[in-house]
Amino acid sequence: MLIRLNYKSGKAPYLQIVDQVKHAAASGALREGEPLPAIRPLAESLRINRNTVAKAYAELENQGVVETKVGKGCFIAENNTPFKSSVCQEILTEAIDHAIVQAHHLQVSNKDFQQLVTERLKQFENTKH
Amino acid sequence: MLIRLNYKSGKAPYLQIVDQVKHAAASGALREGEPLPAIRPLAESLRINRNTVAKAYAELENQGVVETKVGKGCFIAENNTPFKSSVCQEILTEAIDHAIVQAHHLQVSNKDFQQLVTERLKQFENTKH
Amino acid sequence: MLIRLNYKSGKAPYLQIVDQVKHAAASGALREGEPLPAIRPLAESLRINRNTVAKAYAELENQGVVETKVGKGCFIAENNTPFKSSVCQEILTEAIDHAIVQAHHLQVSNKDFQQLVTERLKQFENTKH
Amino acid sequence: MLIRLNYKSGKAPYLQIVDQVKHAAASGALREGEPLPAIRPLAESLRINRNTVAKAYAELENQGVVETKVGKGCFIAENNTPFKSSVCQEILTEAIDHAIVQAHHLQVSNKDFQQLVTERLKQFENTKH
DNA sequence: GTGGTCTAGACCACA
DNA sequence: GTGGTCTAGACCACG
Repeated sequence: MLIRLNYKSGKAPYLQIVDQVKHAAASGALREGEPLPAIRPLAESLRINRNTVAKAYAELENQGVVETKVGKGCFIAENNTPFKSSVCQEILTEAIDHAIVQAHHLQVSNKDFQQLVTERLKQFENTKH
Repeated sequence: MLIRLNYKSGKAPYLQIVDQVKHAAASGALREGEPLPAIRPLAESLRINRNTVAKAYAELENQGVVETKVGKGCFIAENNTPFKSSVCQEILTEAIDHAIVQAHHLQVSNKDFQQLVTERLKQFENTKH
Repeated sequence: MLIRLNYKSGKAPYLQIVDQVKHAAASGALREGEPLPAIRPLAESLRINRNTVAKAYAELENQGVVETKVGKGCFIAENNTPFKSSVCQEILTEAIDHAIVQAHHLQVSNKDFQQLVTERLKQFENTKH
Repeated sequence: MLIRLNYKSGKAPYLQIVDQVKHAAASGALREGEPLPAIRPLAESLRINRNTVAKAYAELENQGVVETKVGKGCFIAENNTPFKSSVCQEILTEAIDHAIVQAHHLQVSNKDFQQLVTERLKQFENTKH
């Protein structure tokens, strides 16, 4: 699983990790029993302290998203229930609203905004293949 | 000037305010000498403490975006130079891309995504007035 | 009555005024019925806002040290009771302790400290005449 | 290093800490590289919030008196230049003069004043050990 | 009414 | 354990 940090976002790094794993698990991108990256290499590649990764994993275990098997690693929990679609929609709405607020403050019209969305979707389609 | 907080984003409220004002000033939506909302009423409407807004305004003054006159209020700085339009687009693209990535992770189709965007834009229009 | 502000002390100006008047009244330097400086000229000479002086006088009235006669000015209260000697000593002790702490941090020995005290007392005697 | 607060002085506690450390460093009482008390235990012993001490240390770092290493502690800065002895004496004289002025206001005789000084010095010796 | 400051509590990253 | 940051409440100076 690929995890990335946005260092300028101001969001706590451990929360960024939690959210990314949770969303990936909830969407089915990560299946039950699939392993998470080991703490030490992940911390190294993200250039943060191992404690910070450990805290993220602990939080995920608390939330029942993953299971830690000592000496083996961290795995997506067996009874991991994907989000209800309502929750999915809420997460997505949050991201869209943020983009809309940005557009508003940058004085981009609704029409231009929607066109930009269409453009980016196409762009994504192309890079996917 | 319209300022909105995303209470669930995990991003510090004062940083959200800083970004929104900065972008609005940079895009030309706020002109030189234009006043920002007073600290108290804004804090009340966002349901946060006065100091959180004050910190945002202090940071904006530090960055030279804003000039504050004690007893009078906060105003867009004289020498405030708008972003180049390319920078504006970059910022906006980043926000849109983040939403698109979320949609993909949650396995939402492009069509559903665009419909949700349209919905949120409408929602926004309604609450603005 | 002479009032002076220490602008670098970090102590709130209105509190400095309160303390000076209170101490002068308590020591008998100001007698019952004696007038305080008018707000406007005092504020001007101290280069602070009139509200700040007004606040000090209001606090003094609250504490029963002065009486305000509207249109006439502020006067040392009739039943103004000088501090008990224990309170006087407490005030003085505070000032002495502060000097001692300074001496300690500046690595001045007790002996040198006491000599400096004697010196300053003499200096004061001379300027008084 | 010994730090004391005067809780009744009306001077901001964090400024009292700043002054004391600065003077101790300036007089040579604290040498380069010497550690300051850790934030938490000092706050506890002074019975104030951690942040108040933290603010004092941050201010000291700003002024170049101190260098702070996260996770390690706070240390007297390398380039810390002691005050000239004339400046030390000036600071101390100011504190003594203030005490003398108080004594005069409260109509305490020079003799009683000097006795009180001796008393307080003794008191200080006792609590230091 | 305006903005500024100080203290405090909770949380974060790091060793 | 260390220091750093963000939010909040109370108080201050000023118009």
